Amino acid sequence: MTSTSKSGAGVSPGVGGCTCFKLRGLTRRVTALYDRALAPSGINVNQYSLLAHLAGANAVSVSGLAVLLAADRTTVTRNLQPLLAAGYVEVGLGANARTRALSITHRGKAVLAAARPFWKSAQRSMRDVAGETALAALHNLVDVVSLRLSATHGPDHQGKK
Amino acid sequence: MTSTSKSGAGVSPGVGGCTCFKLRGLTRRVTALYDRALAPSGINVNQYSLLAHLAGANAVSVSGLAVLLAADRTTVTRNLQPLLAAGYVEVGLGANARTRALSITHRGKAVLAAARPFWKSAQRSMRDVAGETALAALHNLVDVVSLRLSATHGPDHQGKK
DNA sequence: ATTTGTATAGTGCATATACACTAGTGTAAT
DNA sequence: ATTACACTAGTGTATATGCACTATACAAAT
Repeated sequence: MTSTSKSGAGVSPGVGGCTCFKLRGLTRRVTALYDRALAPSGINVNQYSLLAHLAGANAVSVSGLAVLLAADRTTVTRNLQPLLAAGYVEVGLGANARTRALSITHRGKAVLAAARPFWKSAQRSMRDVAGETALAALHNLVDVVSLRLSATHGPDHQGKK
Repeated sequence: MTSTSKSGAGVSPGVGGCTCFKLRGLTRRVTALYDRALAPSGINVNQYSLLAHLAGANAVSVSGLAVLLAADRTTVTRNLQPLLAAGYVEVGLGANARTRALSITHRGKAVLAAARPFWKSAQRSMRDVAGETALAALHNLVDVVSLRLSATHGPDHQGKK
């Protein structure tokens, strides 16, 4: 049984060396770190990011926001729902009837401001864990790889060009 | 447009520098790359990882598998469902009545073997995109950071100790 | 004006993720 | 044996993710 197993390090050949598996695991842990730090604010890190981007670019469309977040358009549509329900984001009429203009509300700005210290705390924790140089290296690497990946591949092939 | 935006780098202070946001974005893209490469095999990269780990450590419990995958126990329970339904994994009786022994089936092994070339192709794409040295650096960084994060924090506080 | 194509957004479906809670099961202390 | 505690697994609920498909709305060509 399990003849392919070399026990311990190897598992089946290569599994331990899967970049995607490693990255997904890291992201789960890091997300948990940020979410726990942000818990007192009532929003999670994904919602924090969304609100922060909205605060920096008001009256964007759903597609526009998706580009900013480098996320799938339909994912953004759904991630907006809890924020709309909480009154942190509002939808206005855009230039066209088919475009919706998303804006962060006063309440949204207040929550974002209240959450910022918790987010900064998470950033500090992250820096402490990774070390300043390693963290800078990671950021740089993410930027480069993300850029190269979005050039060839990348989600959301609807609209946008 | 978007009067508050400083366009490009700034957005609102710090958002672009959020390690969690960057990581989540990268992981989305990388997961898409692997999932597309694996598509002909009928399984995605998460299922590939799960099956590969099962193949290397048969007759593990759900909790044990969760530790191997560094994932939440309840997430593993649910991620197993499609694989059980497809007949790639089977649940046997464990040592105790409360423990379940998970094993990969013959069909599971066949699918895993059939998927391996696609996975390797994804690994190659990833290496081409990131570059060999950068990729090695990323792996090393992920290992170190994951280790330090799981020491202090880390999900799944039930059982295990 | 009608047709044709593109842009914008939403829904259905399936999977991924994890916290809080529930429910048996084994084990050790009394 | 009973009680108390720890171990193992599942469910309820909410969010995250993205592909395929649908439904409008604008715009350009005829």
